[in-house]
Amino acid sequence: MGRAPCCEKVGLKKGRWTEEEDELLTKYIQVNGEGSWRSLPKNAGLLRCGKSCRLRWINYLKAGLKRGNISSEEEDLIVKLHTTFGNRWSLIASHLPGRTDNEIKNYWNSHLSRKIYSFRRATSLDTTHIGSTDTPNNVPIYPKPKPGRTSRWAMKKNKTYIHNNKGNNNNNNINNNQNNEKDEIALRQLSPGEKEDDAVPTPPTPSLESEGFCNTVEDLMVLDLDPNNNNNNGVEKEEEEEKEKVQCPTTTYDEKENKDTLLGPYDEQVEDLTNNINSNGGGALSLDDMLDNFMLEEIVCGVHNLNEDIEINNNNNNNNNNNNNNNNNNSEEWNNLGLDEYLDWESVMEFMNNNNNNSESSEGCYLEQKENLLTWLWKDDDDDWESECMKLGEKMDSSEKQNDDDVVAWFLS
DNA sequence: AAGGGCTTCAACCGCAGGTTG
DNA sequence: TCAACCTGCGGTTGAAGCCCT
Repeated sequence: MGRAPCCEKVGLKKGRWTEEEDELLTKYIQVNGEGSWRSLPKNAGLLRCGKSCRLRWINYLKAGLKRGNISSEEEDLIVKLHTTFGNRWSLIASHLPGRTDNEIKNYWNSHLSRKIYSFRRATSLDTTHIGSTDTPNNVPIYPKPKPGRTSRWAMKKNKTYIHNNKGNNNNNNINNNQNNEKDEIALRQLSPGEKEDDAVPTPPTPSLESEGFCNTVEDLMVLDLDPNNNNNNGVEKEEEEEKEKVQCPTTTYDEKENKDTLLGPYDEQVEDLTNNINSNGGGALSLDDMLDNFMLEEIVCGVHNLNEDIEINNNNNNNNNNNNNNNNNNSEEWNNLGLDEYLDWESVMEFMNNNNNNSESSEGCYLEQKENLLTWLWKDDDDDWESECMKLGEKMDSSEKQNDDDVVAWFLS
């Protein structure tokens, strides 16, 4: 026995709502309240499906809706929430007062997914330059995103994506992709004559379990949420701990120097590192930059992860160090690139340890610094994303904070 | 000025989970 | 326990309007 249709569709009006219809619906709900959507059209004198009435009310007529002009702050939040929740638009919308799931979904499809799409393409174009001596001259300058939204084709169901392993043998990625063939994303470079749009469609939101996300989480999730941990005992203690941490630098524009300079506390190692970066005309990226350009890419797609990068950098580390001294004339090229394309954070720490000629460049110190850096990455420079996540993770009672595994489980849940 | 292509976003559709009798 | 109903959600469509040639 089939399901009964939600409403008798014969004779019902479809398409855009008129002002009269809006008025009828609004008045009816003001008097009778929301709910009983099936019977509402008949009672309100509307020739509409109940679902249509509900949608019109929720997405358009309901009081308190903002509509349009999504701010950059809201955009940031959407991106972050989408990274965590995927296409759960209603959940995302619930954290953006006045915004509807439909609006956010449309905004994502028309604006944000395109942004990610363009960077995915950019990062998949060429990575062979990493660490090579001729890097700045040969690397592509990322094209501006083509105006317009995701193609209809890209949104259709049952698409088959071709996964490109970018020519490396990262076992984690291989394993993660084995069971997700249908969801795999085209990442390979185009063959001659191949249409770009045919080869690299905007993918659907990847599941967190697929596409290497777990690996990325493993690398990124360094939040210490253990209530028994001393790190969480009081602000003073926390501040003291913070002082001891290696703070990843952020940047500001220095008009005097006519370049980006670093902000925030950092120790000598980071200073050495950043001097080195700045001497090449570059600068550390703010979190927004990283989110906008690369971090999000890594998280969502698992295009490549730190494990891959360290392999690359193991091969090119010496070249990199030499380049830093020799490529002072390439500032423009460096500025045109996302720094991560050349400098993954794992190699940053490795670099720092290599330049720290004392016994502390042990693996333990290295891991600690890596964690501190990643902890910083987790925190937004504009708002407290960590506490935001705590708010969002409403289910995180203390019993769930026993160890990192629980945190990851919560994050993936 | 015209028209064809493209983008936006309101609205529709089907499905799934929850509720009710 | 189960079928029917209700509601909400995410994917998708298509009309309207903008932009480019």
